[in-house]
Amino acid sequence: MAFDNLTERERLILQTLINHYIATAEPVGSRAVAQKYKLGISPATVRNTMQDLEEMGLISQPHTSAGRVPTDRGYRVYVDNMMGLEALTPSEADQIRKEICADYAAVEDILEQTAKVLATVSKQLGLTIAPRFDKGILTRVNLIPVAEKKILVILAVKHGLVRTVLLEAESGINTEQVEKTASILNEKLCGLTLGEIKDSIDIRLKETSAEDPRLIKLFLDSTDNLLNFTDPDQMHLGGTTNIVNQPEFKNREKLRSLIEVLEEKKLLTELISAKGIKEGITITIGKEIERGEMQSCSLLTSPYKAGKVQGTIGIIGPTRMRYSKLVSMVEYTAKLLSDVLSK
Amino acid sequence: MAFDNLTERERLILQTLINHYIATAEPVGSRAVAQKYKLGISPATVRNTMQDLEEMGLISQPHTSAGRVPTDRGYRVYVDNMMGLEALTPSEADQIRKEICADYAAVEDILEQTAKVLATVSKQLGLTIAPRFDKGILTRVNLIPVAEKKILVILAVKHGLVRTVLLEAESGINTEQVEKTASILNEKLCGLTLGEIKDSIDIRLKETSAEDPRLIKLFLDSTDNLLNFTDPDQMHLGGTTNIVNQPEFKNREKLRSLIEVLEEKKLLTELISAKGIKEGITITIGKEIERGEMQSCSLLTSPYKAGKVQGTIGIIGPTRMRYSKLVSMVEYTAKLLSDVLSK
DNA sequence: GTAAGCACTCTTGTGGAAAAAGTGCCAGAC
DNA sequence: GTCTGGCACTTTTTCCACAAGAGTGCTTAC
Repeated sequence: MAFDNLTERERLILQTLINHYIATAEPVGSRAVAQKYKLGISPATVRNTMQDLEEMGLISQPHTSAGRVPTDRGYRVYVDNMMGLEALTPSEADQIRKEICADYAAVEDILEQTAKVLATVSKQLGLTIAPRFDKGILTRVNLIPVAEKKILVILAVKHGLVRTVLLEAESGINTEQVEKTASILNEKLCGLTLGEIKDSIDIRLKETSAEDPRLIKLFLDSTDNLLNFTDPDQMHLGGTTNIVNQPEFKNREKLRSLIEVLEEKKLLTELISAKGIKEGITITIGKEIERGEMQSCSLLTSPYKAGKVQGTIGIIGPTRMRYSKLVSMVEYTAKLLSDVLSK
Repeated sequence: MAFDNLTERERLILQTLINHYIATAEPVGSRAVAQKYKLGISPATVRNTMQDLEEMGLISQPHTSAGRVPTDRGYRVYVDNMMGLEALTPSEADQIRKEICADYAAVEDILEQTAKVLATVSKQLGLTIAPRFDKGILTRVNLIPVAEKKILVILAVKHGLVRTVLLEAESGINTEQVEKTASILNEKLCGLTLGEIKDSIDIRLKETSAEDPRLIKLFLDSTDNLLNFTDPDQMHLGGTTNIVNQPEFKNREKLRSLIEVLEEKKLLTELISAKGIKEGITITIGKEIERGEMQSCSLLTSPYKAGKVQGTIGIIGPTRMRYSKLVSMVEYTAKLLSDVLSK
């Protein structure tokens, strides 16, 4: 459904209305729009246009004698066609830069910090997801026996990303076997991306299973676990408190169910990763998010790079968010983060 | 301040009042107490006694014509002297057992699951903190170069607990040096507890620093990081949603500030670990928690064991919580968890 | 096409009376 | 002495009615 056939006036009024609503969180009446809209148009005229916009499903009234509120579709049109980018203030940019470019050893910590600063500056919920390992090239596998029956598997991926998983063997482990197994795994799997490995590991390891059936089998059985790309603790959230006070969540049940989604990081990661990673900012508005609990939220995400591997950062907030500013913010942050992680 | 000098009647009335308040969340009047208190005492008599209890600071009135509400001190006396334990129902016990005894490979996952099930069954906020590594005996150190300048340090602790930390070296790493360093570290540090190591690492490694100054130095510099026992992602929370609907948090700001504390897992971990680990259940009520944000909350914790090492589990909820039941619940869960982790 | 006027609708705010809840205390019963 | 019934008093809650406010839709005139 294309809305590029809006008249100039309709565009202007929709735009003004949305800006006003974003600022005040209250239904916007014709008078308010007419005043903001400098060219001296009377409220009555605005009303006529607003009726048209309502028929198109871009705005709606909470009740007969209230002003208008943008619908999800209204926001969509606004975001796609009539939203200017708003630059960050120097102080905002500074704040972000300072937090992200501090020197941390671990990627984890940087991401944690990024989520926090995104939240602080946007006054919404900030979110970061660790790089998707599936595009990462495996440089080395290490198997470390750490206890009688426990082996730590270390997958080192190009550009210094590391994933560790603890496996439990059924019976005691022989050091020699472990070393042998490790060298087989290295030989067969290094240089491939983790995604490739996941898809073809059965085939690649089939003929070798004679060497040490048990360990290879353990490894195979744990594939899902090892190469699980939506691990819940790969996601960081910051600023949950920011949404508690938002007027859209004065409805208790709405708040509760949103917090529920946030706690289920696994679901959330899947939700966001599901649509694959596109270049640039992705904005998902209200019902476009396929989860009832997040009906009144928007999601603003961008990929970032850590070497060849990509992750996602973003912002969650009510549909009534300051898209024009937040887009700049997420863009800027993603770029900085890519620089830091790819250095 | 001892309150064992309460008369039998005062005890009974305080007890009845608290039980009633826990169930209803509303101030309790003399009539309600008199009715519950079977031995046919009139409301007027109850009123007299309630006045005494109020003078002692055990109960209070929100306003002149309301019933009474227990104060923090009231809860304290109740918990210490007059609370019977309430056994879990078979179905509750089942539910807990089923979740905890499922076979997971990693301690992490078990703890995550435990926090969730505690939350579900208690209808409060469930919380688990990973074992305190400081009492754990180091069995082996591994250093794994995973990239040009990155080394993964693996500390294996008795009973299969593992901690991994990624260190960033200033310059390229020579494999031989790494191996040498690792063997020095193993020789000097294995068999000690991490706590001992943290306290004395400077001395223990001083004379060896000739071997490979840079790597040993890196290791020393990162001690805080490596042996940091209150790592935020060592804590798991479950059931945040359970508190959103609690009547005590209908005050927006209270809810917000509590959620803020929950998000700062590091602070929370410190808060709970601060008082050291005592045997058995610890109950901390309202203002006894030294954080303003948690004024109207109680904390119910118990240690658990993973081999020789101890961690903490617990429940966070409003001071108006069902202590008698929750104590049983946390006790039971801690015992199960200890069994599973020490197997 | 635009604007002014006006009747209409729905929500919000206000004030006050009545109801409800519960207390404190006194005076009398056991 | 201890307990209880009675009663006046206080404070909150509830309800209702009514006015004020906000904003619309429509009609009519330019």
